[in-house]
Amino acid sequence: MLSNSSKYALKAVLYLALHTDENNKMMVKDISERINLPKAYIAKLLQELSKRKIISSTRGPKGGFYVTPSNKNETVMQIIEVIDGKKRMETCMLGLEDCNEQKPCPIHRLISPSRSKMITLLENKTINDLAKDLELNKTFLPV
Amino acid sequence: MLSNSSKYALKAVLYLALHTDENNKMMVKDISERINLPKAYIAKLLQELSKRKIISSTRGPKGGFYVTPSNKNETVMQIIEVIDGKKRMETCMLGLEDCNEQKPCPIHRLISPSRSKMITLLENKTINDLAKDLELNKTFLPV
DNA sequence: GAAAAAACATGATATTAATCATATTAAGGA
DNA sequence: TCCTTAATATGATTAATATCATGTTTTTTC
Ligand code: FES
Ligand code: FES
Repeated sequence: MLSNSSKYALKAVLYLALHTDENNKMMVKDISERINLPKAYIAKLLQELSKRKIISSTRGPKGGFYVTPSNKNETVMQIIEVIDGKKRMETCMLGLEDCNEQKPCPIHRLISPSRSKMITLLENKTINDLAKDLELNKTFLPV
Repeated sequence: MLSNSSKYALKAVLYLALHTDENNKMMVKDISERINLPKAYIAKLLQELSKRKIISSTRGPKGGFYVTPSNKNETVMQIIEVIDGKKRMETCMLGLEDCNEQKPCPIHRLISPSRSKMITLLENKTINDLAKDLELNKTFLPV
């Protein structure tokens, strides 16, 4: 469903949302240790997210990655799109060039409603929403 | 969502459902031409499906692949499972070892209902169901 | 029963995604 | 200003999928 990269990115961003802000930045080395994912890989992903303004970063001593309140308003789907590309979730399940009601493949009508629902939910869910659930121990971040 | 292999397999099986039976078998060469997918690749997939009794086949002259009425009762999910493996659809979207309500990841509760719905639909939809829609031109097989 | 036709089994190659490595640039402190 | 630190840019390697190729076995037909 999601690529490995998107999963990692999401985990990292959520971790940052819980443990960083403008005054408490975190180096990629520490992040990768805490969420138990390869450092170099995570580094590349965070750099991309930072370039696209999904998260924030500063270089040099006392630098690192962090998320601002504004960053927390980014949605889950934004992250997926940055990492996996726009149409990861919306392509035809059977490989049709374009997936729509006009010329539906045999399983389009079957799965389209639930898939659309899922997409909408991901588009409307912010990092902040998820972070709050984590803080309340309603959900758990995979380690 | 689905692997390329599953997509190909589904297309091939649906094509067979529409154009073959015990008395009208079809060689992999022809199938691959009609659905416009690589011959050797399709061959491997069909052989696997045949071994698992999702479709039928006989060797030698006048042989080929075909689907019986019984084969048509197989579900879409059966095909996905044979090709992509049991848990392709059910794994945690964030990579948690096991995906369940007991220890949900941050997006589990968000997407789980729609995903479950989708899985149920795929588990209950038979090849026959999809073939009928195709025959009535209600849906279209990607070429 | 021999020859041809087809699936079957198995392994090789190519492409893509995942992972790692390193030289470069910007920020901060002495 | 210079040194250190940490992100950035870029590219190399590895692993996983997708794709291709070929020899073997079964079935039909003559
Ligand atoms: S056309 Fe195939 S899923 Fe929409
Ligand atoms: S625990 Fe992550 S999707 Fe179910």
